[in-house]
Amino acid sequence: MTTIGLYNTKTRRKEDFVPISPQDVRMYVCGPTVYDRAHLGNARPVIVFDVLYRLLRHVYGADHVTYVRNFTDVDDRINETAQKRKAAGAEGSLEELIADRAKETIDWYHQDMDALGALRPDHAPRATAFISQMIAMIEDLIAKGHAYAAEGHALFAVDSYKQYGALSGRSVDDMIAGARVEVAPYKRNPMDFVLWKPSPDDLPGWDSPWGRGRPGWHIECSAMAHELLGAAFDIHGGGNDLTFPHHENEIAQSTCAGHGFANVWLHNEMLQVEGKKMSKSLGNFFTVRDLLDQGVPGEVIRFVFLSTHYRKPMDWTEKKRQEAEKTLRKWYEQVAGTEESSLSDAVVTLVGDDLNTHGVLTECHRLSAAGDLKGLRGALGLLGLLDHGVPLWAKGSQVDLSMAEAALSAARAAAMQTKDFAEVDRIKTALLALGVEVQMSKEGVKLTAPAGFDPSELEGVL
RNA sequence: GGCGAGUUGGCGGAGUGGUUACGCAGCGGAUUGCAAAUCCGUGUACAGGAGUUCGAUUCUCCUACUCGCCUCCA
Repeated sequence: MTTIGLYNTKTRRKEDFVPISPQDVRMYVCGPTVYDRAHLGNARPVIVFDVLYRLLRHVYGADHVTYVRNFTDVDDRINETAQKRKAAGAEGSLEELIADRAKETIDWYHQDMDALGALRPDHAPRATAFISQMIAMIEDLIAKGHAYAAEGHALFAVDSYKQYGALSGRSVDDMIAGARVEVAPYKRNPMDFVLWKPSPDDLPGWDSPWGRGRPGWHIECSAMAHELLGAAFDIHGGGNDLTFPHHENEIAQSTCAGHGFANVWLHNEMLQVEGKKMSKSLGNFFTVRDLLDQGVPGEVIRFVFLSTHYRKPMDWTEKKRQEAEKTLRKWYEQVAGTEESSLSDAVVTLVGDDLNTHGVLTECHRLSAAGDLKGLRGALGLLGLLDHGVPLWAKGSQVDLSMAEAALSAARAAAMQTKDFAEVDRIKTALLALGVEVQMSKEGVKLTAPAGFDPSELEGVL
């Protein structure tokens, strides 16, 4: 059996992965807050953990792996959108409008992540469906002395858990010294965090022992992981911005509730765009859908992501996008002629080495150059780049270029006689300027349009 | 201020205690009307300093710089 090595944030070491039960490998990944379209950064953990999911399924068998990724649908930004819609005259109660917004966003998320070739998790629970489990867990924490009620809130007492800060390598004292914590009068310790908070009448709320309110952010993952994966499971993942406080708090809650919780913690590094953090203020903020709508294929996005190791910052650049498309087109053209596939141990070993996806891409280059198309198919398959066969955009041109090909072909034939290539060069130059690849050989003229090419641009050329 | 990650050739980006990837770009050649595509050839880089070692880009320490988190942003 392949040995899988994973870098565990908890121990800050790469460790051999040993599942609690090889028959029942379990992974929980923190999913999105569904308030709007997923931005490009949201896609990184999806792709990273999708590769891990595929690897686990390969090694332990598809029926022996359970992958849970939640939807956070309790959030002020969702409420905000619903309130705006109601103010604008939308029909339905606020609750309905909130539910509509969450559903709309979840559907978008699924569409966008499907386009990136990510498999759907086995469970995609919504926080609102697990409120009672959260309340039960909070009650249990209070009963055990790890939490307390105060002014309609329920708060976790960090002083009751001496390991608090172990995951992120901080101490409570250091954090308080940082002086950036919200100080609320009802908190026993400034670092205590909210398990439950009161809801005003115009916001969604559920009845609880502490009054009408809604859960804090962290408790949902603890409750859902426990409900769907059990008290102890194998892997918990997410972006590294979640290490603190989200995951730290999850560990505190779950551990104090008596759960073993997760053995291995995996965190992906952040995404950058052209060397800078993606942010609305810098004007480099865009969604996955934006890219797809611009004609960037999901496979290309996926390829770019896989070319950088998940624990390093990944820079999304236009140059990488272009190179990825070119390379993928070449590989897809190569494997289009065969249905046979074989997955080599070398490829599995690379993915199993803390998800060395870049190493697999290097191996793909080698397989491609060696003409090992079976092996290339197998490797692309494990990376999730071949789930639906060769994508349409890579099968020659998506757009009809036969007119242009015929025109260029005729001009070339004439030029062969007259030795005057001026017209041929004019057409060729114009096509190249549009991004169309031009290949002329004894066999004839072949044109390849880039992904997202608009054929109306040809009008000026012919 | 605290915590964490990182610094590899023109660019991207792996990896390794000694034999020094890979891709792109570049350069030379084959091929081509010219190109493209393809094929062949071509590049001893590992932030700085100290230490461990027969030997370090790879291990340890220090310094510099970059980045992230400490603000329910993956």
